[in-house]
Amino acid sequence: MSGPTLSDVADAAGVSYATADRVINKRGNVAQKSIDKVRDAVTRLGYVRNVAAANLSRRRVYRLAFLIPTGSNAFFNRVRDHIVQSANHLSADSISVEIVDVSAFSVEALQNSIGDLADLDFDGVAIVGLQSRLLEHPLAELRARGVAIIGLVSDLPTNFRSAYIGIDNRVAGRTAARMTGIAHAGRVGAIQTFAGSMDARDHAERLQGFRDVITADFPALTVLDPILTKDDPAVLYEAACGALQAGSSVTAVYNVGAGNVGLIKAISKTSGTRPFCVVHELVAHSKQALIDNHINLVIDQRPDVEVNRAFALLRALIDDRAMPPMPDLMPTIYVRDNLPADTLNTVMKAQTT
Amino acid sequence: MSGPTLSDVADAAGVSYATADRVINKRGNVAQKSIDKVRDAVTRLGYVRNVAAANLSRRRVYRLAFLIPTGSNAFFNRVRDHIVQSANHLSADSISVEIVDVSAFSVEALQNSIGDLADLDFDGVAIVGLQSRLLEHPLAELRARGVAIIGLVSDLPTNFRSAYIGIDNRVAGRTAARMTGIAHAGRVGAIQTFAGSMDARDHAERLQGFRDVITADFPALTVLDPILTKDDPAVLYEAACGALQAGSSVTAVYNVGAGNVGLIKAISKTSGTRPFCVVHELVAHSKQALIDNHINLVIDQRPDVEVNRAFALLRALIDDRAMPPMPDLMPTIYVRDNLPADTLNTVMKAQTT
DNA sequence: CATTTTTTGATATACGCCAATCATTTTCTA
DNA sequence: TAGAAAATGATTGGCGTATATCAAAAAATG
Repeated sequence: MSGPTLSDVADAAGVSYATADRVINKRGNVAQKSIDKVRDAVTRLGYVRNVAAANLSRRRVYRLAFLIPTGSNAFFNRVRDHIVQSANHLSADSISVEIVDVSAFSVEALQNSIGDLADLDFDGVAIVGLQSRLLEHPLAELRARGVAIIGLVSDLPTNFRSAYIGIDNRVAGRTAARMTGIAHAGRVGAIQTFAGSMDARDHAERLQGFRDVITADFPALTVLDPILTKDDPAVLYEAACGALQAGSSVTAVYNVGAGNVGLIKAISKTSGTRPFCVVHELVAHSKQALIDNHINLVIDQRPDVEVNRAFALLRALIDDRAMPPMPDLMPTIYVRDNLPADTLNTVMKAQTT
Repeated sequence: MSGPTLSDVADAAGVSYATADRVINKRGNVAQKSIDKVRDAVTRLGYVRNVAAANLSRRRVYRLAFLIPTGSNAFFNRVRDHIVQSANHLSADSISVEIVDVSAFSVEALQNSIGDLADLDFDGVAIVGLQSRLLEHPLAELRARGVAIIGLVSDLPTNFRSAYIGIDNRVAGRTAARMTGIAHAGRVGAIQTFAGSMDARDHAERLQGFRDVITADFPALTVLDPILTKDDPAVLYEAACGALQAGSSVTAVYNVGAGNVGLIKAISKTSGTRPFCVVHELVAHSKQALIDNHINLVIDQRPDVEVNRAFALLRALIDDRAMPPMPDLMPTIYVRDNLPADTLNTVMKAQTT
């Protein structure tokens, strides 16, 4: 069952174990002729290195780092949560994980953090990125040191990372639009949108996808221009109160950003029938709002799935192997009936807001 | 970084390596006093056995089996697909997987298949189960041989398996109801339901959950009694044509079972506005129907996630370890906008229908 | 051809654990 | 208390790989 060993390969190639080893581990000082013989034997026998034995032997520990924005953002607390939980079990696979806090939305901070990583001898890093050319230099340096780099949730400059793990935010916006359209059942309506900032790529993309679907498939609906909130619950609260005051023609609300605590507060104070309401990211308060019927839908990007994929992908990159099959990453729709029992609030307590 | 070894434990416990080994591997002939000392040292040092080294040493190969119903059911083809795909990568972890075909919905067939497993020396099996006391005997025998047993998708008699991996079908039904209710936007309506058989527990549970939510939260809607189709597309086609004929008061359709090809065909022939339509399981044809706007929603149970969990759980059970953190298993809502790009039809070609 | 350089072979140790053996000590029983 | 039984210790070889060393062989160089 367990395949051929390197000794088998050496025998088949007609060379010594030492030479086979020199080829496999690229130690140099091998004649091209020998290299070919070994390579040939490898493919002939279908040799695959026993990673477990290899790691055991070299006492390898995969050192991974996750660069996550700090702050009161409940979503990233969820991400942290999953990283920490996974880390416990991953230590059994000789994988060590460190979470590096980065000041949110600050290019300089991120730039510095990435620069600091270079000296720390990590094998792989997952970074919640930003789109800025300033990041290119430190990323290039990291990569030059042989560190595997992936973008997480929010992408990095494309040419300076090996992969991106996160949802397609246009798809997320389209999904929100589809549901909002369905909820109007052909009736006329106006949808008030909210966003943190149009500079945030994910916010802009969600809005774009949302608009596309409404325009194409629900002509009876109007998408009102987004009110910008900087993801601040207080700002969102004020804005929402304004938009939802008595006599408003708003039939639906869609917030592509964070700060939903403010929105929920505003909605819960609305008298009469409230508008159809869609927000992003399932966290303690949005979950509760679903249960309380203050909002209708949560579009979630499943940080648990993302983190799982990140670990698998980093390992695959580091060992130069193929990625194992993993669940796809799709925007997930939650209503009050399909909520996970989850402990979404373990880290929540530590948050500042 | 890599934790204490068994030698460390032995030293800390003040016993020899041999004795520590006797305790850890339950070889017997150890005094209670020594057992306690070793156990104590283990917790004190936080010793965890290096599974990689252990498996390397004993040349262990985990032998797993999946018992999957045969037939033209596209959903189970999807399940097979994921098992096969995963198996390729799992062989690197010295895990071998076999899929055992079982005649669908036949208690005797399943009973026999389980019985046959006993002699085959598997370490763990995942079984798409049925609810029948006839299965208890062969299951008990399997378990007596130390085989880890879990129910997959459809549960086994509760006391004869270690765990069940599958969605809560009441939740799935509730979710379908919520979306159907939302789509009516307060209007009066009648929902025609379809089911394969009310003996199938998953069908009954979905229907129950559906009814519960409609009754509680959408009093303007009526749930019509299910038409039973045996999951046969032809039967479903006829029934759907009848229910949807011109002048029908049906505003929505919900099929808790399979055979959706027939339903979709019937709907695509309907003139005028078609009813709101919800079905289960994302497979090639239901995906296409979403894209073509013949149906509105697919509630999916994510066989990829289920299979992943099954592997992780079986390993955990076999090694008597804790389950690593994995994505939760929730009924997932698909609309035409959040479809996976997936190759859902690799196995599809091999199917008979 | 002699000499240097490159390439190869043979071999040893280690990683953490499993499985087994055999001698020795401790504990139990008659 | 002698003898039997049970428990313990000490030790060995092996799993498949990594890494290092040293001697020997082959190839390249002048």
